[in-house]
Amino acid sequence: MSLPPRYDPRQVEERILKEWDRSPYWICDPGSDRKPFSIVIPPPNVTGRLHMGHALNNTLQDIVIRYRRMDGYEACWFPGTDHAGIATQNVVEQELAKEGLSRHKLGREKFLERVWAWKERYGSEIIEQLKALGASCDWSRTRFTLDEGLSRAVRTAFVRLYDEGLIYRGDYMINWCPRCETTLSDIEVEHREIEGHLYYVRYPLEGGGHVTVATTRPETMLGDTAVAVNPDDDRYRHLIGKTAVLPLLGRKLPIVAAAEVDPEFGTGVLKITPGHDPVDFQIGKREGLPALNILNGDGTINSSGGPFAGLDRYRAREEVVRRLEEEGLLEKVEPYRHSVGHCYRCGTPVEPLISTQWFVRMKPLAEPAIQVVKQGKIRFIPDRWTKLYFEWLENIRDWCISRQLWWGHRIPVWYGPDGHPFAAMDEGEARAKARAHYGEEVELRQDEDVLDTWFSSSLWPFSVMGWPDDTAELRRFYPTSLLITGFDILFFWVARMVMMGLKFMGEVPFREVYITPLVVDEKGQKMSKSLGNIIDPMEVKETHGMDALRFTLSHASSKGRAWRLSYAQLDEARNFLNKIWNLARFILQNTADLPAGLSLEGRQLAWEDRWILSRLARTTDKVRGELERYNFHLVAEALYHFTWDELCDWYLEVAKVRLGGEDEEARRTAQLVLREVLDALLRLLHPYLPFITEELWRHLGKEGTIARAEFPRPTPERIDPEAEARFSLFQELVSEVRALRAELGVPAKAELEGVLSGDRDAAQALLDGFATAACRLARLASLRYEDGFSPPEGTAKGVVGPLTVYLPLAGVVDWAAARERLKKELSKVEGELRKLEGRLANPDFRARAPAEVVAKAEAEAEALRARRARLQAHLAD
RNA sequence: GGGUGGUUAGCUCAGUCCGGUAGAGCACAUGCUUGACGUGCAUGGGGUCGCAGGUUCGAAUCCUGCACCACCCA
Repeated sequence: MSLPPRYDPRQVEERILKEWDRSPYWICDPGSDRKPFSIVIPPPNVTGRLHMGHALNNTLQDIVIRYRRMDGYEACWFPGTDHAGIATQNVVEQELAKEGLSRHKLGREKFLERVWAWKERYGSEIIEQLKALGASCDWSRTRFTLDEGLSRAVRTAFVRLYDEGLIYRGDYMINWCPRCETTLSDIEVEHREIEGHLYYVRYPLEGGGHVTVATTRPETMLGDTAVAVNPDDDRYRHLIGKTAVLPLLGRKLPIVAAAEVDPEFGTGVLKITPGHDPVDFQIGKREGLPALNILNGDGTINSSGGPFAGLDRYRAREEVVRRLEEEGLLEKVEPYRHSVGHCYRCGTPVEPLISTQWFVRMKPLAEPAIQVVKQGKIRFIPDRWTKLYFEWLENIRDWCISRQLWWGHRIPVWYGPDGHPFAAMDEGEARAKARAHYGEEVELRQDEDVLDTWFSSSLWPFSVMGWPDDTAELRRFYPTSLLITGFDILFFWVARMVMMGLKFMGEVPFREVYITPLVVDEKGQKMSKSLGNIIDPMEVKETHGMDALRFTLSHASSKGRAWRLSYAQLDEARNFLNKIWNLARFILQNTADLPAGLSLEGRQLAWEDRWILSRLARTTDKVRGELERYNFHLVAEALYHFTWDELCDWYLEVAKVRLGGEDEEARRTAQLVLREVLDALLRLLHPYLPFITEELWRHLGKEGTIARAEFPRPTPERIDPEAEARFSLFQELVSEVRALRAELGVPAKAELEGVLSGDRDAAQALLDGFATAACRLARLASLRYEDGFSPPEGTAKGVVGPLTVYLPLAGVVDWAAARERLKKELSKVEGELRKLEGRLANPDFRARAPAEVVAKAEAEAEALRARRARLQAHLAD
């Protein structure tokens, strides 16, 4: 069984995916007596494809869930997809448009058939991609927000909120997307600064004269029903109560007083369009002004717009301006930068308008959601998101939940002949309620609208577990342990889940919320189709493999808001995988003859064995500790450092001495340590690199899946300061000799005779434990100790801890360089010593710094002085 | 206008919570057919930690102000 010298993730990942797919490894059991640990996936859009945002948060979720599963928890990760009302409907409508069709031509029923067909065809793609990423969800529990069970949860929640008066219907100013032809909630509107114009328009006054109003949206004048001035504005106070005449339409407009008018803006006179501006709506309500709707659903002007009826809103703007100009009523036009609301799904500018919609009363739901976080029942990581969460909930407005779409949960409300609403689980129940209300059987019609997708998402943590039924899953896994998601849906989703969880389950939906940064390109720009800077996870799978992607993404610290991804990082991760592969390859090759049944127990360990086992123990502690704190990047760094810098660069090289040696027992010991370290390392790496570790696990001849093996436990008894001290002196010696050779230009092949002098015990320890290894690694022919060694002419000297190493060189080297090197080191030592001694000379430092800090500084200074003395002596030779 | 995050080596970022000699990877330079790996090995150069004050024996780290970049809210 020999491994190729390069790791090729393509075949490995595919093969292991297939095995996992056939296996029951991820299935969790609510009946087990292991401690529960659960996560619900942020359900991706069913029509979506895997992007880097998904890759990031699902990698992190998978790392946590694999760690917990290996560490003895009943770890359940609940997967599923979201029907994503607007997004999905848009996609299918675009398909229809290509065929010259529209949803209206098709009709509701046929259209929904089309969307379901689309969902059946493409809905599993995102799930397959999540699997390809390695996500170890319990796929047997995959749910979709429009499944019958989840739909029942939605209706149950709606009816209960309605019955409690927390859902109501009414006429309010809402946001309308003329392209999607639906309402949007306030947070679905993105405000963007755009370069617009400020139009100054003269409104004639009855009885002569005029006032000039300034507006960015002149077409809305078609809906004006008043003109307002600030009551404290001396310029215009006298006009209050008079009447202006609306240009073009001739409508009479009362001039009213309103404190909302900013005298500084424009001319200080405001046109009032209660039907299409939230502030005007308020003023209009107070003043009893009519609110005119001038728009059709598609953004064209309706019959209220007189001669402009039928024109698109922007066409109408041009026309209105042109006509005003003709009539001499357009005073001037200035460039003006202002913020305009856009639809978060399609980017079309939205229109505020008044419409009859369903709303959720948020204040009573928000209050408990604030309290649980204040009480520490939910913790945000990083902590700073807590503040934003509070700010939003404290200033929350009612949530418009009805959407004029067809794809979604139909609002479970039926109306009687007089329009009386009956909220019910189904038509039968509505009929019964209606009968009780009217005292007779009446004709009912169901509300045409569907619910905001986020309404069903807000129930996800418990609907996915079978609510409203009382299920084993709910009892076992609710509240979930952790939620991992991006900050962009903190309000859309996270806050609403908290509110609904508390409302319906009486308990928070999760204990901890880990907020990920946004993945951006290497220049720091958002990845977008139009910029062409998208890195597609599925392409990375082909070029670098999913393990490499996962490892790279695990470095995305959650501290910032944006995290840059580049191919250079992916290359680094790929190289690391290759390193692991070759590490295993080496160990497998060199332990192939190891008889089964041998154990490390009772064997005489070499110092390097004790050292690597000590480093492994420390790495294990570090990994466990940082995983608990969700410092994913520190875990990755610790594993990388241990694998590459300690295990490969040092232990392996030293172990080669015994592997190639004559001593059978020593060889067996080295083999056993190598096996043991590799075994533990693979398990430590597995949550990050599931594919390569699974593959190597098989090559190690292990039974079953590594995903169900035990995560390495702390082994404090293996932490061995003495072995670490000895090994570190050995490393210093090897590094010093290598540096001397490199800098003095010693030919690589030249084998030198090394001599140590100085501290006898230290030298003895080095020679006893590491003589052969030191020769091998530093390319020495021999290494011996000689007290008071008097070096012949042309000997290089290096300082190693309490020792000096001499390398007699027969005239082959550049002595000027040798002196330069010693001088440079001396000046470095002197610089450090100067700083330390300066500090120690300061009486305040001695008086006020902690005793151990002073002691440490003194010890360091002493060591530096000794080092300086030897460097000076060598320079003087 | 309010808020948040960032500013550390040429590049990408750790380190800042909890003050005590500035780190990694990449890139760069030099040398290496080292029996796992050139996706590798060894060695080396490279930073007044955005600016200005303050606190402290001591500040990349704590405090205040400012600048620039990014994002969020109104």
